[in-house]
Amino acid sequence: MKVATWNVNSIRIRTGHVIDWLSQNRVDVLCIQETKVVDTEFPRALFEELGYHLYTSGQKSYNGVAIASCQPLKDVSCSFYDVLSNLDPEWDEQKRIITGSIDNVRIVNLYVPNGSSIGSEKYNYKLRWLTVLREYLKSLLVTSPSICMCGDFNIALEDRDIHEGAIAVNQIMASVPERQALRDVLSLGFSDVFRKFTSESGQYSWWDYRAAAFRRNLGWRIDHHYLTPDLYERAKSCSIDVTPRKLTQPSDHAPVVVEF
Amino acid sequence: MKVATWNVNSIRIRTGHVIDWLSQNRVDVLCIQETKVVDTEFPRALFEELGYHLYTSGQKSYNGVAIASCQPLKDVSCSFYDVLSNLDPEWDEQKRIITGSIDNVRIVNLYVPNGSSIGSEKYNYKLRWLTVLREYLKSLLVTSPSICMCGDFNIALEDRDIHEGAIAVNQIMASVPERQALRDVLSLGFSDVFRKFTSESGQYSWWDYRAAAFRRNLGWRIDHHYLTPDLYERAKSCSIDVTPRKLTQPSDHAPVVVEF
DNA sequence: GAGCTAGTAG
DNA sequence: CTACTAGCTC
Repeated sequence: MKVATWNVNSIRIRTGHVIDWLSQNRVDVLCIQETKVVDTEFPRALFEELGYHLYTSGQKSYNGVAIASCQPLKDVSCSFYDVLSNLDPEWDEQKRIITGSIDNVRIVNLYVPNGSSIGSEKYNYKLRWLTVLREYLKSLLVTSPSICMCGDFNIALEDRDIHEGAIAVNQIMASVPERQALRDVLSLGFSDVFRKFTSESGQYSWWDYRAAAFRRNLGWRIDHHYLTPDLYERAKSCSIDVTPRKLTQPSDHAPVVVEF
Repeated sequence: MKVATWNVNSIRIRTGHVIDWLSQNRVDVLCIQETKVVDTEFPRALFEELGYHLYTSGQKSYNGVAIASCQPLKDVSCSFYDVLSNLDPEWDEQKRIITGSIDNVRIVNLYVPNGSSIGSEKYNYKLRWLTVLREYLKSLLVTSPSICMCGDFNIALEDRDIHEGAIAVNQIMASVPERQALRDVLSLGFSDVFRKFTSESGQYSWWDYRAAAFRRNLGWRIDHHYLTPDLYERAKSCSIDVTPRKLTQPSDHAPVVVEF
């Protein structure tokens, strides 16, 4: 099974790129982030014409996630509250999670908050959001032991996930508390499958639009697949497809594909 | 001599269209309206590479006029006040006029206020602006008897200048006071040279972006060349070039070319 | 409908 | 730099 993750930075602007990519790369599941549209505005028909079932959880302007899947998904949910009934439902206001099952694998598609800048209100929200995610996954694992959690984590776990120029600068997406919050999540039993196959630096999934960052490969690897041990063992490959980032009007992120 | 007028609705957006059109239609003079940029932002170099001298009078966001001319212009002015020294200089704040001489012809390039809606403050401004223009031309004629006044007048002088559906509706660009104010200007000795060659309706220079107005030819002829009698007599043709309006991301106006 | 400003977000 | 909002203009 091939599962891809791609922050498209507006599905409205990127419909063409995404449909073209899906036609050329017929993955079983595509997890999309930053759709930036309410569900009624999502260009469903084009995905369905390609034979994909589509599940969306969007809002106006910001965030928004979706899953396109060749097979229909079971038990689709867009809510932390569905699993954590004691949770303040405010945690579901921002549309950052969508999940569903295919065979015995639970796909969890995430758009982790960016956090703006270290110490800001948004930064604290990001850290608290990650603790909510941890509780959520802890409960989920009880009934769903095989999980493929992927998406835009807005965190580079290690220095090798960042281009040289940004290492050692204590900045957003690389601060110690963010990395620790993500490691606390992963300690439930998840592993970064990209690192099963590639140990060197230099491969990234996001490049700032500014300063010609892509041309100079000044990127970050912040889009990940975290797998439970069974899936991690089965995994055959995990790679970043840089080609769509080279098109005109690209997303700032590239798709990442895992096969297990 | 060929003199064209074209409201480009943002020179930034339309640079490609305008440069392409000028390459194919090497008019002696191109009068441009609604450039919407300050002079330092105007893409001068591209015009100069085509061999044109460029004269601009722009402001941020709104209005803005320019002249591109194969020969250098003499006595360029962007100001009513230059001729009407008793005028309140506030009339020069909106960049709506640029003028210069070539041979013995004075080119006056105008962007007449739109007027928003009948009876509004902007409407009254439009009517008063036309009385200022009349005084301006009266003085100008003393030293410059040969004038080619062109631009976006935002007025359809006669019913045959408007598509069927809008005739008889007392609306902006066709109201009696606007037409009268323009006729008062023309009474100084100007004639609409387009009507020397074409008496029928059905040819327009502006189509609203909305409601597929261009496809249905629901247009208005509001971009004009008004000539003094000597030039009017010499005039050999006057035609509207609809082709640029068919391109993608077009201006809502088409260029109009007179030859005299 | 398609320009523009400003501000926000990333 | 490239998305988004809202309000403005034409």
